[in-house]
Order: sequence, then structure tokens, then C-alpha cells
Amino acid sequence: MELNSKYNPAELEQKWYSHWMDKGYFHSEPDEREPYTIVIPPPNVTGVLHMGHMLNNTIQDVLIRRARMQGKNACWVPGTDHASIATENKVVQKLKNEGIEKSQIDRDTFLKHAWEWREKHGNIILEQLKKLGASCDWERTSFTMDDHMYESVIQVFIDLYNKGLIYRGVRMVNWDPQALTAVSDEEVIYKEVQSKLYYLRYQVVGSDDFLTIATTRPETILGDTAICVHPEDERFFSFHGQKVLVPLINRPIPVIVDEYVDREFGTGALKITPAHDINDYHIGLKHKLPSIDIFNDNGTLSPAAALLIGMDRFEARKAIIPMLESAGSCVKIEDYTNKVGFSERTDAIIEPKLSLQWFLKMEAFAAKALEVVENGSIQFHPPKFKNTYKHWMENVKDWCISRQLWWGQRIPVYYLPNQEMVVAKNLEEAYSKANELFPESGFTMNDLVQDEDVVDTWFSSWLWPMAVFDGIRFPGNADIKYYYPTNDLVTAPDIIFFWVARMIMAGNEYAGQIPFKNVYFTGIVRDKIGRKMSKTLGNSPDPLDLIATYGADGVRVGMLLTAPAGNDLPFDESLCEQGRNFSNKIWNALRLVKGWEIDPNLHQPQTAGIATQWFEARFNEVHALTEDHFDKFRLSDALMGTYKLIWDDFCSWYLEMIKPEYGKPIDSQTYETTISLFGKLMQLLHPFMPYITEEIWHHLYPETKTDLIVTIKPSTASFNNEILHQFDAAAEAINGIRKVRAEKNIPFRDAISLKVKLNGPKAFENFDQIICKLCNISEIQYIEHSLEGAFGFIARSTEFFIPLTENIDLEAELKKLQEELTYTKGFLDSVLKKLSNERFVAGAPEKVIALERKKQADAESRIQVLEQQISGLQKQL
RNA sequence: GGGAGUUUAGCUCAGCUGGUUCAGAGCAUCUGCCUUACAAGCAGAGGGUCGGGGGUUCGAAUCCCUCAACUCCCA
Repeated sequence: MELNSKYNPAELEQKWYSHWMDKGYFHSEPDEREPYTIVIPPPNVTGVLHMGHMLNNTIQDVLIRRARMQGKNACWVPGTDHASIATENKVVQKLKNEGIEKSQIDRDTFLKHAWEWREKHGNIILEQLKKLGASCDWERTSFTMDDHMYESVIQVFIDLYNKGLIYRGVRMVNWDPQALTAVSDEEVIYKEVQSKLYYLRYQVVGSDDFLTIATTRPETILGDTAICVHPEDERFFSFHGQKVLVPLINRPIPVIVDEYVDREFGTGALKITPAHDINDYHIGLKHKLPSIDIFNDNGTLSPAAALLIGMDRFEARKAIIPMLESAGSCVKIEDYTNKVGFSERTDAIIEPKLSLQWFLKMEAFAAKALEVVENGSIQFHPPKFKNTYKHWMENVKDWCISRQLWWGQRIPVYYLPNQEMVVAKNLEEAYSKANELFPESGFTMNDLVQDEDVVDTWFSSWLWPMAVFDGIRFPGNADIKYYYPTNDLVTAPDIIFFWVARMIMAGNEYAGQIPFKNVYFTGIVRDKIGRKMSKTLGNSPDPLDLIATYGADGVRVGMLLTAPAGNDLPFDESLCEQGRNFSNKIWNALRLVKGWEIDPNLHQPQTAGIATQWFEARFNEVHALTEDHFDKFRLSDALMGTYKLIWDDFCSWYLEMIKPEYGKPIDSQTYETTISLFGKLMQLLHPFMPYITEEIWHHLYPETKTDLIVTIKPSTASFNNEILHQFDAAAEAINGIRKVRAEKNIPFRDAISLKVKLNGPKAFENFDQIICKLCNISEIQYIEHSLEGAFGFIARSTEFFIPLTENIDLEAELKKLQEELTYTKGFLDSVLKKLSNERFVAGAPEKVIALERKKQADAESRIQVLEQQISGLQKQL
């Protein structure tokens, strides 16, 4: 069999993914095994795969593949969310390009276009996930606008409404007067603009005094309902409790006091226009002020303004100044720079506007959702996010669930001609309900008008872990009973409240249970200079290009290696390169092993016997550590442990120990053991690097019909600690010898001899032959007296000598030894100082004191050896 | 303005409830090697007053106070 010296991932990845799919390994049905469930954080249908998805889904795939290999029934449910705002934008944009304005078509026509768009683009991202190797149960793919989802959402809305938890209220929205719609906070872009600050004076009622305020929007005085000053501002004490007149229209409004006012800004007096400023709105609520909305939806002044009716808001600003000036109300005008919100879509200046919205009461939900996190039923990884969560939940605000859009689940509220409303899942039910409530009214179906708005996208995704198993419509069905609560959720910390908390709330309410046991918060993927990767900045590499260059395995390793939970990940392509290099390393280890000829008549050499004993112990040691890392969700540490086990321990040490001489065959016992160890390593590595491990598995076991992905990985086992210590001592000797070789430029092919003075028990027991093999030592001799005229080093208290014909720089050797002696003496001093401190001996635990005594003994014997060598060298000088 | 978090080697991070020769890992850097698995490699080496200051303690990267810088979330 010819194996290329470079690992080539592209074809193999395609081959294995198709194979796994054909075999149906990703699909799960309830059975008698323990379930292990993850639901994907549904990516936005408008999106394409970005680095954040790569990280997030790599982690989920690692978890799910590991669970599968632990013999659990692993189920990873994929899907997408309908992202009402983003998708509606896309569709509006697409229609515009085709010359169609949204305002010219009706709701149903628009939705038809939206569905078409979704059919065409909505699954791109899921297809991309397959390239990454994601082992999702594709037969269970869900979409938040699927019929069962839609019905679940409506059912939940109605239920919460009937429980009195949903109400209608007024809220300030970001109104785009050009698009005639509200836009979300995320769609408002704040820009600095050059504007003016107008100082206007208001006459005090029944007095010749004036109160002067500063504003950037003089036209809004027509909607003023108060003037506010700081309660401790002495300048305004005399105005407390007075009324002032709004200029031009002479409406009397009160002077109120509130600590909100910034005394340094403007004149220290603030005009309050509750209908047109979010802060004013809250002050208005607090002081029970009326709101006067002076604008029409298109940004022109409404009759409520009393003046300039029908004029555009910016024309009105120009027009009102001369009026104020001639009335003597304008004191001065200053240049001023401030931040103004613009609509991302139309670039129109956003007008804060009061509107009627639907809200969900959060207080009771939040209390329960906080409890399950506080009492540890749900664990956050890393736990620091508990603080953030707690803060949120203790300061929760009611959830505004309505959106002025068409793409989404339409609010199931029907308005009646008599100003009443009914809530029902469809028009027919609403109609019969209306007639039940108002039997004499004689309404027809046409009299009922459904609310125009849809619910927030989060109002469907908060049901996700239940709804993907249809647990809202059919509680207690076989799937929901088996898979719910799910095990682990992997998501980003910025949606801890929007999504994580709300799923916990919904779970409590509709399943009576938490939705998941662990939440793993990933970091945010950033570029090298710390910016968040985003499409607009164009600083994100295309993940598919990365996969093409480094292989999916390489990219997965790259993502994971430096991404501890909750930490930002400054992405660097060299990380993927490291992953690719690792693939190649493993590949070449396979080439080595598969290149050996096996001779069944050979006996196992002593070196190989020791090597396998050692590696088995080492394997179990690292395996236990790795499992511990997994339990703590420290995936990067688990990967690094496995990486070093393979690269350092297996390739650099073990294979070098057992490697037969070039061209010579290997004994079958060592070969079989090596294949088996290699296979176990592939099992441990599979969750991280699924493709190459599967490929290698089949090279190791060419006859097997079992695929690695569905094997049960080895369980942790106890291990021989003694041999690990022996290896450490041997490795110290080997490193020392290699160092001498490197320093003296002795090529490896030149054999050298080694003499050892033990000065105590031999720590590296049966490793003599291994030392010889790895350092090309012709023979090891044990000696009683230090050897003169040889290079040497001391490991622990054992002395090693390498006799060489080359002249030795005695001065240099002496200097080295003396430096070491000084260091060791200093160290001994610090230990003795501790031990002679009565309070230390009295206060420190037994174990710590014992350790200090051991340090003392070790240092003393080492000092003795050093002193002997030094005096020996001095004699030679 | 309110809240949370971070600061340890050139970079990215470990370091659990103070106590192993505790100052670590990976990458990067430097030196020497194309040694027939692998130059996507092998073998070595250097590098940090643990953000500053103060305190508690026999003992502090670890606990407390304070200052500074940065990041995120909310308003």
C-alpha cells in the first residue's frame, strides 16, 4: 500500500461524511440507552457560516461525538430560525431590486415571496455545517416557522394571555418615518452630526420671570408637558412649583424636579417632551405627565402641534426659529455636535415614537429562572456568567414581544368593532368566541380585524428545546419524554438573556423542567487586532476556504486549541495550520507503522516490552486527565492533552523506542500492541478530528466493518505509576545526553559510551537499553568513582559521564558546576529557613512539612555530589 | 450613568478552596540538523518583579484595600 507523505484531507472528508450519512449514524430514535441531547442554537436563515458558527458547532460536534462513543444515544437537533427582521429586510430589498415596493403588495403576497426566498437560501448554512463534519440528526431539522412551530408559538401566546401574563402597553420605538415602520435598536446607526443648540426662554405664569432651557429640537416645544430641574440646583429654587408658558402657544406646563437632570448641561433646565424622547418619556411616566404626540407617521406635524400643521419636521425646525425670535423667546443659538440615530435601511433620521405594543410579564418567570441557576440545577461554564445572569434576572423588564413586521407568527388577537378584542388561534375560533361574548352584536367574520404585528423571533426560539420535539403541542410524547431536558447548550454570552434565560423560563412553564443541564458559553471570535469578526468589516476569513486549505480537522483543531470557555478567541490562521500539521504528523506515524514488515518468529525485544508497558500507563494517565477536563468543559485542555499524548508521547517517545532498525522486521507482539494503542488514540481523538481518525482506523484495521465513529471508546483504567516515574528519570538522562551531543556537535550516527555513578538507588530501573537506543550509546558502564576527563551532567543525584577524546574546557565545566551549586545552596537555605521557623512548623499541614523535608534531603545530597565533582575538577586544573 | 469581567513569556492562555524544584503550556523566536514516517519535520536553547502601590499571613500569581488600563452588557 502506497501512502503519500502528505496527508490530503479533501477527498477523504467527503468520502467519510457520505459514508456516515449512508449508515445513518447521526440519526437517533428513543431506545433503552441513556440519551444525550443537544439542540443547535438555530442560526439565522439569512446567514452564511461565519467563524462564530465554526467555533460553536465544532464544540457541539465534539460533545456529541464523544457522547456517542461513550455508548449514549446521541441526538443533535439542527435547524434555523426565521429571523423576522433580517429576513424581512432581505426580502424587501430583493423585491425592491425587482421594482416592487413592499407598500404596494399585500401581506399574503409578501409572505409568498418570503417563503420563496427561504426555500432558496435558508439551508445554505446547514449545508456548510456538513463540511465541518457536524454530526447532526438531519432528519430532525427544524425551522422556527415550520407549521408545528407556528402552532406552538400561537398556542403559547394564547395560554399566556389567558393567564393574564400578556398585556398591551405603550412603548417608545425607533420610528423610521420614511419606511413607515419601527426598527429595532440594532438597526439604528448613531452618527455624530453638526447641529445647533437653541436656548429658549419660557415665561413664568403670573410673573415677568423667565426660565431658559437649551434644546437641539426647538420644534418639539409644541409637545412639551413640563420643565425639569435638579432638586438641589439653587439657581432654580424659586421656580419650584411654578408653571411656565410654552412659547408661541402659551400652554401652561409645570416646573418639576428630578435628579435625572444634568446640572452642567445647557442651562440646567430641561424641557420634557414625553412623546418624542425616550428619557423624557420615563420622566413623564414617573411624574404622571401627559404626552402630546405632535408628529404624523410620515414625520410631518400633526394637528396636536397646533402650529405648522402638515409641515415636515425639519422644515418646521427652520420655520419655528424666526417665530420664536420675533416672540422674544430665543435667547441664543450655539453650534453643537451631537449623536443622532439614522435608520440602517433608509438613512432617515429616527424619530422616537410612542406606540402600542404587546408585553409579557417577566417577574414571576425570572424568579424561577434565577433559582434553577442559583441552586446549581443548571450549570454555567465558565461560572462567571452566573453574576451577569443574576443581575439580569433581578432587574428584569417586561418583554416587548410584538414587532411591526409580516415575516413571523402573527399575533392571534382579533379586534372587534365594539373596541373589544378576542384572542384565538384562528379567525373561526375568534369569530365564535366573539359571538359567545357578545351574542347580540351580530358580528360577521369580516368585522374581525387581526392584529397586524408578528411576535418577536425570540418568542419562538425560547420554545426551541421543547418545540423541536413537538413538546408544546403534544406534551408527554415519546420524543420529548426521552430527549428532554437536553444535556448541554453551547452558545454565545451575548444572548444569555435574550435566549438562554428565556428558554429556562419557557421550560419551567411548559415542561415543568429545566431545558438543559449545562450551558457552555463560547468566546467571541475576533481578528488579530481584537475586532469582532463581521461581514461589514470584511475581516472574517471564509470558513469554507479555510476548510479547503487546512482540512476540516485542521480548522476544528485551530478553533479549539486557544478557545477556553468564555474567552474571546483572537483568530489567526496559523492555528489552523497547527491543526493541519498535526494531521500530517498522525498520518506519518501511520506510514511508519504500516511500513513495517512483521516477522512472527521474532521475540519481543526488551526495549519494546518496557516501551509498551510505559505507554499503556501513560495513556491511562492522560486519558484520566482528559476525562476530567471534559467534565469541566475544558475542551481546549482536553484537546491539548490528547495532542501531546499523540505527538510527544506516542510519536516522539514510544515509536522511537520500538522502531526496528531500518529495513529490519518487527516482532508481531509489539506490532499488535502498537496497532491497538494507535487505535485507542484515534478513539480519544475522534471527537476533535473525526475525519482523519476514521481514515486511520480503517488503515489500522483493514478487515473491520465497524466504523470508528460508532465504536465505544476505552474506559479509564488504573495505571502503573512506578513505570511512569522510571520513565521520567530515564527521560532526564536522555535529555542530558542529547544536550551534551548538541553542545559538542556530536552527530547522532557516532556512537558514544556512557558511564554512570548512581550515588543511591537507580531511578530508571530497566530503561538502560532504551537510553542506549535513543541516544546511540554503545554501552553503559556503572562506576564507583567519578570519571576524570569526560563530559558529564548530574540528574537528581546520579552522575553521568561521556568520555570523549575531545579536549574538555575544565574552566567552563567548573563554572557550570559552581553556578549550580550556588543555586542549590540558595534553595536549601530557603527550605531550611522555612523549617526553622517555628510558626511554619506549627501552622503548616503535615504534608507540606514532609515535602519541605524531602526538598532538604534532595538538595543536601545534590550539594554533596556537586562538591565532589568540583573538587575533582579543581585537582585537574 | 449602572453592572460584570479582564490584566501572568513576543502572542493566546492554564495556574482549583494560599504551601511540591511554582512561575507553567501551546504557538512564535534563536541554534544545530534534508538522521530512509514526517522540513506541515527532528534535537536543543533563551524568554516573565504574575498591571502599579499598600495590607493580611510563617508563607501571596492566589485573599483584602487602592490606583491604572482594557473589554463587554444595560440605560
